[in-house]
Parts: sequence; structure tokens; C-alpha cells
Amino acid sequence: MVRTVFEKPDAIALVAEVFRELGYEGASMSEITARTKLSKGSLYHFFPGGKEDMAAEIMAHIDSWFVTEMFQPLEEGEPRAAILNMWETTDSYFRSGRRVCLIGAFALDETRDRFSSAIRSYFHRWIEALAGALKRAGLPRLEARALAEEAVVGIQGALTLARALGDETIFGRMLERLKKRVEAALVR
Amino acid sequence: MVRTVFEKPDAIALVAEVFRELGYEGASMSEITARTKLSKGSLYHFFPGGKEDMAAEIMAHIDSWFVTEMFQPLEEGEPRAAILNMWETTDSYFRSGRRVCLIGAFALDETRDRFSSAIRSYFHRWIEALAGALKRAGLPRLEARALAEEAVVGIQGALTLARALGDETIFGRMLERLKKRVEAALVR
DNA sequence: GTCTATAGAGTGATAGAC
DNA sequence: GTCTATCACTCTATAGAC
Repeated sequence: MVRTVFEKPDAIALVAEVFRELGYEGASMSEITARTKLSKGSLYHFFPGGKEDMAAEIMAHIDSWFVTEMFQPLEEGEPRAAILNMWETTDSYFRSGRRVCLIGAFALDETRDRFSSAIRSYFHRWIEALAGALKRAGLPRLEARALAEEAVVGIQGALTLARALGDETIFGRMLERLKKRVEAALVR
Repeated sequence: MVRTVFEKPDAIALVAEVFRELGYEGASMSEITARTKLSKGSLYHFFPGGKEDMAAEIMAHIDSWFVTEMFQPLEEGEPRAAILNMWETTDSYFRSGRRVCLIGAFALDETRDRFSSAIRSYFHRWIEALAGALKRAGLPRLEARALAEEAVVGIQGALTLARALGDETIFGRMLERLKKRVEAALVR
């Protein structure tokens, strides 16, 4: 018997891609074992709470990645640099629109009630962090809030339409528009 | 025995609400029978192809509703009036953000491949119809395209965030912003 | 030998089809 | 209601690290 040893972070990343492609309900345990090559034994070893546990750990992992790479820089760093970093991070994380937002997808289907507080806090923090950076960069509070909301809405909407249209270019165009709008507001 | 006679359009509307709330995978046949009060016999009478047939018929029904109420007016009617009608229709159809876009939700999960051409054509026609109306209202072709794309992206993004944040106000704010932006472009 | 991680057959429940 | 397939999940056996 060949024994392949996995680490939990690897397991989280592998399972995350399956949820990302199939959604929570669509990702059956047998599909997860087939696609990840992790046996049920391994999966239940890493995630004793089963499927719900997997989804919760994956969301926590995504959330903490965004906190480190995007939210904390926006909250604490030099605002203009942090905002520029946000556009780049967003583009590369979502692979220019080819990768869906798992948390956004969970917000729309049956899963939403189970994970509602994690979903809410992720989007809330993103909007607040960006609004804070825009305010520190010189925008009035209300304008900063509105622009931040618009940016996160635009990113989510572009991800939906990129999938819906099978269009690889719409996400980049939308990001570019949002970036221009933010820059125009900051030089005024 | 009380025999309630349903018509197919009623069945479509009833089942649609279940899909809207639970997603395709989340809506099990037993949940559908429980929530719609339609027996399995009735369901298979109306939808011989089962669940997939239901989803296809529902999407076709939604699509044709949008064609009549929104796309054709945009394509053929007086453009400014049709655009104003679009904002109102959008707000009321999505119940100010409390109702999800079923076609957008289907675009994100496992369902996407099964219905990809219906999903693609719905969003494509929406963007093209709006872009056409904006062009007829006087905008240059490229600006009309960009603004139309931005509007549909914004609507989808706002629907996602309304769900994600449990916020009833974000959808209205976003619609208002999009409307203002379109009006500003048209008076320029 | 002990212990932990893995493999995967086996469980009852429930799915969708008819 | 009945059917079979598949669901999420359990459990035992065992491979490999020490």
C-alpha cells in the first residue's frame, strides 16, 4: 500500500477547488474524493465535521488570506499603495475572472444560511477596509463609502458575468473602469 | 379527495420560487413537492424530463418575461423611456434586491454547464439591448457598450451583495447610482 | 510494538425517476 | 408509492513513522 501523506493546508486547497467548480451541494463526497485523490479516511481525518466542516475551514482560509493580502494593507498601510495592491491582488486571485468567488457563490445558494455570518463579515470587511483607505487618501466619508461599495459590487458582478458569458475579458475591463473611477475621485 | 387543477404556467412559477431559494442542487424533489404542494405525479406530468426539464422551462419562462418587459422595449421602443422602464422593472422584479437572479445563480454553480447557452444568451441580450438603446439615445457605440456592461454587472453584483450582507438597501443605492451615471452620460 | 493517517467497503437515509 | 443510485458518513484494517 502506497501511503501518501497530505498536510491539512493542502487538503483545504484541494477541496476548495472542487467547491469552487461545483458549488456546495454540487460537490458530492464521491466527486471530492475522485477529484482530490484524497480518500474518505483522509477527508474525515482532516475535517471531522464532514462537508460542512470543509466549507467552514475553506472559507476561514480564504478570509484569512484576504485579511493578510488585502484588508490589513488597506486598513493600516499607505492608502494609495494599498488600493493599487488591491486591484492587482483581485485580478490575480480571481485569475482575471476565470475563478469564481466561492464566498459570493455560497451567498446565493442554499448554503447561505449555514455560513451567513462568515459571508457577511468577509464582504463587510472588504467594503469597510476600502472605504477607510479611500477616506485616508482624502475622500469625504460618504463618497469613500459609496465608491468602496461600488468597487466590491462591480468585482462580484463582473465575476458572475464572466462565468455567465464565458467571457475572459469582461472582468479585466470592469476592474480597469473601477480603478480609473477611483483614481479620478482621488485627484479631484 | 380534493382535486386542485394546476396549469403548467402555475407549476413553473411555483417551482421557480423553490429553485430561487434553494438553488438547483439544493432543491430536492421532496422539497419541491412539499413547498409547491404539487404531487410527484403532477410534477412529472408537467416536466417529463424531471428536474433538469423544470430548470430549463423556468429559465425559458424568465427569459421570455424579460424579452417582453425589458429587452424588446429597449430594442424597439423610444430609448430614454425604455431605459427608465428598465430601472423600474429591475427594481420590482428583484424586489429591491430581496429576490436573487436565478439565471445569475445558475451561472455560478455546477448547473452552469447544463444551461450555459440559455445563461449566456440572457445576459448577452440584456447588455446588447441596453447598449442599443443607449446608442439610439445618442451615445457613441463604445461608450454605450461600456455603460450597458457596467449596468448589468452592477445589477448582478448588487444582488449578490444584498444576499451576502443581508442588506435590503444596497440594491436600491446601486440602481440609483447606475441610473444617475446613465443620465449624466445622456445629457453630456 | 505503538500510534497516526489512509484506504475503501459498508451503513442507513434520501435522492430523482417513473 | 416504488425503484435504484447515490448521498453523507462510519468503521475496520493496515501501512508506514517512530
